[in-house]
Amino acid sequence: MSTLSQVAKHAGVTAATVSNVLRNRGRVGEETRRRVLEAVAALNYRPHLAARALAEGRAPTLALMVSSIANPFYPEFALAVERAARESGHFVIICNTNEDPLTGRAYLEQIAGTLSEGVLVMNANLDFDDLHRTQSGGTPVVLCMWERPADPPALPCVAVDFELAGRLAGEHLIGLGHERIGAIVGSKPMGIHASRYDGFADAMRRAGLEVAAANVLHAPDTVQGGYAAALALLDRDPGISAIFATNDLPALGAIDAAADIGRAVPRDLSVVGITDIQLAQQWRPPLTTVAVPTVEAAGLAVSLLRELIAQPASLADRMRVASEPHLIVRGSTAPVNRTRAANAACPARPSPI
Amino acid sequence: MSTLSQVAKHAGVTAATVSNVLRNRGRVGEETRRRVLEAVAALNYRPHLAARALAEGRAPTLALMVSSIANPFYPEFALAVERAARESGHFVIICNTNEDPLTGRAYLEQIAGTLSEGVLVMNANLDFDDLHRTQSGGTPVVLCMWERPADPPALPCVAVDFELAGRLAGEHLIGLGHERIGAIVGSKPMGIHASRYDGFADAMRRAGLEVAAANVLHAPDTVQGGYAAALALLDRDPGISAIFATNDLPALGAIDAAADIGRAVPRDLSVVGITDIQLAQQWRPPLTTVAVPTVEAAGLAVSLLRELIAQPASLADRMRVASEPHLIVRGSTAPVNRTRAANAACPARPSPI
DNA sequence: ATGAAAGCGCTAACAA
DNA sequence: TTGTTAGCGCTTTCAT
Repeated sequence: MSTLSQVAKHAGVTAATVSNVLRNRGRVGEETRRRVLEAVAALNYRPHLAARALAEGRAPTLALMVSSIANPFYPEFALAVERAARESGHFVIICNTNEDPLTGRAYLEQIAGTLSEGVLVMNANLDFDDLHRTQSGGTPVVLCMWERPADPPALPCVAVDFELAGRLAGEHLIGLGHERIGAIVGSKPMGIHASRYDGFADAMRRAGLEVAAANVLHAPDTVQGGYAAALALLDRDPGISAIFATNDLPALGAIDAAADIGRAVPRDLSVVGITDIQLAQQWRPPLTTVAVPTVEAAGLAVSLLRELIAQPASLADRMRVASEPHLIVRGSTAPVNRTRAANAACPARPSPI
Repeated sequence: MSTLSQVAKHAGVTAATVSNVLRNRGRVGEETRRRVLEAVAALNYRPHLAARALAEGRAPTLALMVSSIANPFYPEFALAVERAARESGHFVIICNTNEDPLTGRAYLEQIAGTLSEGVLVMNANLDFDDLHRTQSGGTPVVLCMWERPADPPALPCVAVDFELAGRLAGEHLIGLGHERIGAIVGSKPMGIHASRYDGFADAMRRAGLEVAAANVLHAPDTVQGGYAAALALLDRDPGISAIFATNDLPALGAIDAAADIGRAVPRDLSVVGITDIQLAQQWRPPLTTVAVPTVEAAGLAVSLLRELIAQPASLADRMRVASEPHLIVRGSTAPVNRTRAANAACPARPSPI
């Protein structure tokens, strides 16, 4: 690895000049520029990023805090983040917290401000105090997927209307004639799935329907978690004709669970999720779900972070709202099968139809 | 962010002493140490990673080059890499090449040696010359999953016996009585799936069976790719009773394709893949596959890289061989269904049983 | 046991 | 247009 001054010597100029031609700063003579470029090529020179970062007082990377990159949702997001980050010349460091706030804190303390210029937080279950501390330490932080646009957090964020997502899911099911519906709610420690359920419950209420407390279960955000929860739900109340899950992975598990106990999806049970991860369309049957603008959110998060880096004082307009979630109907939902439902149990209330 | 010298001033000592205290280098008086630690806490001091890197002449990160983190296989690997990297105090920068050698080169040129101390290459379709160049530039490179242990590459690597994997898959199918078998081979530009097919073909040959050239198709490493290939395979030769895919994703697609044209898996068609990604066990039916030691390979790759970083001159022993792949029988394979096969077409040769 | 000083590779005033 | 000079925050001899 050759250095700036080696290049300078080779070109018969000074380091500052080389720096200038490389970054198109200051005015440089045509002939000089040529010689410098020649030297750069000859010595195969590459700027030392750490040195540059130190001199500029900035850092060349962004940190992406995520609970676990192995969860199928995050890679899609991470890919979009990386793409956006490159445009501003940043690299991205992937920080798996495994849902452990202490791991998250360790990451923040180590890299914030010294290696990473900004921090993107994607459902990593971090301590809010830790995040505030890094922010007041001068390293901007943005929450990548805040679930309640109407209720902005104390940190900059990209918001997605997940309550609407829940409502759309509920309305879809209701429109199909379903009345007795079970719910599988993510059990994230931060309770971030509450608004998704609220939207769903609200749709139910407006339709004059209610969800029995016994018919809402919490489950981890995995296929297995949804599988177990669906089994439990269907066991407690076989009269359920549909299941709403606050996330795709558990919804996928619910589909499998239904199949395993002989309830065909969507004929004997409808299932709907939220997010629209890639897997959703590959499942059998493909999952009806409410799509969330993942890639857009990633882009917004990065650009917001860039702004905050550029002018840390900009306290206003700290929230970007991504476009609205929308329903994608696939093969996991169908009109309620009254015969099947009647066989299993009596309806909870008279049919509104 | 406070600096070393601020801490030093606060503690009434010099920066060098603080540095010594923090890194347990040199002898430091008990009382002094106490005061320094106190100052560190009071000022909430964190070492500046870029500055340290510059002073030490090393870099705090490892680069993980991957074709696309959105491919479900890589996240599992990336998670393991990050875990291992943290143990040596490294952060990992995720570099998606999108199979484009130019993107890969750009990454290498930018971060190798200046921001990353080493490079891990995971099926990123990089130019070998580029890799050699970064290696001779002083930044160690290791290939994370070399497919032919018997034929070491010119770069340090972790090898997994994928030929064996292919053979195991083939033997499993043959043991089940399958004789006419289709193959879906990954179409990676680097041809890395050739050895997988070789192992399979070898097993066939030993059993006195042959694979018609028309029955081997290339396909991209996706569910969709496998779906299309399986459809084509089954259309060309309906007499096929099993499909071997060199990767899990296409195998999964093949299962779906079979189902869609009314061939039940495994009753009317057996399907086997290679890798054992998490999805394999979640599919319906769950995929029989040859498991490859992903996490182990990640650990080996990182530790090899660490060694090379520590002593770049160690030219010997540049290959680590991970443990052998092993068959995992799940629900996608079953004994050949002669009735079904006979209906579809005549067997290619007399049954050896 | 602690301090002084140089330097990692680069950028950024300011001079010339 | 180009060179000089500091200095980013840290580590590391070498003195003391």
